[in-house]
Amino acid sequence: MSKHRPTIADVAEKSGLSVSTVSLVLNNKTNVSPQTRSKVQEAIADLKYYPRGNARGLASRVSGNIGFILTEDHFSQSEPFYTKIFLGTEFEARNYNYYVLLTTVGPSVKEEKQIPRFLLEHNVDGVIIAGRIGSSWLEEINERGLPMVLVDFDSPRHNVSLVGMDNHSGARLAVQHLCREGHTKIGFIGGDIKHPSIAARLAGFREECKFQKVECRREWESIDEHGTGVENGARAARKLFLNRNQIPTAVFAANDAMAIGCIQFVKSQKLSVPKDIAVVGFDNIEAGLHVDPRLTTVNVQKEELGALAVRRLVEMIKSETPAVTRTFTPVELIVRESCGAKNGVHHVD
Amino acid sequence: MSKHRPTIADVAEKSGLSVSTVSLVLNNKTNVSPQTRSKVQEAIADLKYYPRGNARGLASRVSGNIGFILTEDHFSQSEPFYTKIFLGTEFEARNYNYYVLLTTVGPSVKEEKQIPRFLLEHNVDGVIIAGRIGSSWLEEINERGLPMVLVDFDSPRHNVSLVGMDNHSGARLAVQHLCREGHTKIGFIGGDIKHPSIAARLAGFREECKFQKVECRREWESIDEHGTGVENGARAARKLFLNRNQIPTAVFAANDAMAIGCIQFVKSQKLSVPKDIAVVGFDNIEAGLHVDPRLTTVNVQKEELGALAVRRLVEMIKSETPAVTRTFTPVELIVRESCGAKNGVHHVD
DNA sequence: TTGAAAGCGCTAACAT
DNA sequence: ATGTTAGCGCTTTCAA
Repeated sequence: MSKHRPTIADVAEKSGLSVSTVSLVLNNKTNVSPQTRSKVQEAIADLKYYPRGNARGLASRVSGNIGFILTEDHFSQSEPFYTKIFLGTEFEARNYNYYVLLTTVGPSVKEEKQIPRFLLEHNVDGVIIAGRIGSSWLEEINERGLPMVLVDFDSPRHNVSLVGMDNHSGARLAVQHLCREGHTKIGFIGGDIKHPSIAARLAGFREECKFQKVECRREWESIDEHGTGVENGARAARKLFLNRNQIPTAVFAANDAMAIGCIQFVKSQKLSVPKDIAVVGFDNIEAGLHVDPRLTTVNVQKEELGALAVRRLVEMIKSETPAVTRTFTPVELIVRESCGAKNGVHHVD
Repeated sequence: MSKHRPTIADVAEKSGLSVSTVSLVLNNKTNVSPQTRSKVQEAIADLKYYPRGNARGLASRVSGNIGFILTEDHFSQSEPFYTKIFLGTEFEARNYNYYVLLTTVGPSVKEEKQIPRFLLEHNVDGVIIAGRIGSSWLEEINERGLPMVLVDFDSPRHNVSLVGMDNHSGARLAVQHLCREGHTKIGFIGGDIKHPSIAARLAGFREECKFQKVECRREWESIDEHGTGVENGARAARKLFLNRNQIPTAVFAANDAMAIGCIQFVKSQKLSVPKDIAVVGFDNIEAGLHVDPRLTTVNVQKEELGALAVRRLVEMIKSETPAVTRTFTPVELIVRESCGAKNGVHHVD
């Protein structure tokens, strides 16, 4: 009669069983006879019953939510890099019946006012943090005893689970390709070396240079910018190409944004990419398709990173003894025109 | 003694008052004496008490959440246009103590399985929908009696609240600028005319052309693409510039993505932008800064759109008799190099 | 394998 | 202006 949405009691009545039995079915517990189970499921379908999350959460003391934290820096960054990671998270979270609450935070924990509401209100069962973040945040979350997974960031002294991409191999692929194209003098634009991913890419760069027996000068490495954006790439390129008597013929930029900045600078000097300077980036962001020439880069599976983070986090939430894990997605080289290949066709040995 | 998080009862005890009084303070109700209020607040601060959202929601029958719905099309689109709107939403929602649950949906309601979980579970107090969406979704939400606000989309036959930008004025500004730069033959690239914003931009385009007494041919309007992306812009440009004995000298593209596609095509024909063809876009997306020449465009306040949507939605949620509102943010012309102005300096009368 | 009943932490009548 | 108390809809002992 009542136009009210059905409750568990309605299901119990309709199926001729008790609320507790219905609850057992809802939560896929064992010790329910098949007949009972199907009777309940039938009643649920008939009534179009959906349990109310709030009631569930109140009784079982879980929230059903996952917190996703991004620094304001990363958030306001124009490239949808972290956004795509978030999207991957949201998508995967559905499979586990979790909601994702996204929020941004400042560089470090200062006042309590700055702390995400979902932490204060105990409204999440675990937290995913994407990108570089102040370690005070890691401590804050640790103190609250919440499971946490970092994405595209590492904080060795915190012994925390993380999901990342294979930066090292990616950098080696990039350098390898440049060498195959005949380059022997390769520069590196890293921007902010404090980001672990950038550092790993530099390491890979150096290693492959050595492996390829290619000259590798410290003065061709620009890693002292305070950021990793387009401007930083342009500025780094200026430093690399001006006031030098010998300059590299190719540049590996540790991300696409800086690679684009580098291309902009090179072109502003009336030099040609890739004829005078070849450029390879990292991340495979959309903008790389819109620069001229289109950017050769290393692809990162952004949505997959987000999905992986959810899987790891849910494992931790379900487990009494959460293990610290380190997961890396593979990367691949995407050859376009900025590095000298014709028609986007990869050089073949 | 207990290491448990404090409840409202703890606050009541500590302050020497009753739980209901504490509740009144928590909810900023009237009829609480100042002394009582401050006593309670003191206890709250002492105990670091935060009400549990689940308990609140269960008792008061509100969820404290806002649903944000995006079609998969818009979601997977590389440009962070709708993402920025979402960010604006999230930011503003904090001021109203709401969480935002983002989800994507297919083009239309088919199976119940496709329906966002937060709708099935009654886990949101209202819904924001961004971008063009199948009307079956509007009906689905209407039937559930949920307040709803559309962003950057209009569905006249549904009489629903919306938040948009001043498309009409924006288009006029763009055309006006091209005319001032001396153009008299202006093309229009609209892509998918079924999107109301595109239609409004076309209307503004035509009106300003008429106002400026500038030739306005239907064959210079490309509005039959099935999308509004870079490819569509490039394809539309091809149609516009090939196989014609008289072609426009300028193009107003209804969004930046298509403008970029247009520029790509023009350059592929060994023609110059802006010398041979001037191009103006709409939306002011980041990519416009990375094309060569940089794109002249009409700025849209994306975050502000999201924030506005929250304000309107919260008004509807709080009100017993929600009014249908239509809100528009202003736009402004941003002059860069793709339309012929030197050094990004606006032509002055 | 199923049921009864006691909370979970809060809001909202209602009473004072 | 403040207190008492009955739920909100579910999970979870504990009993049967």
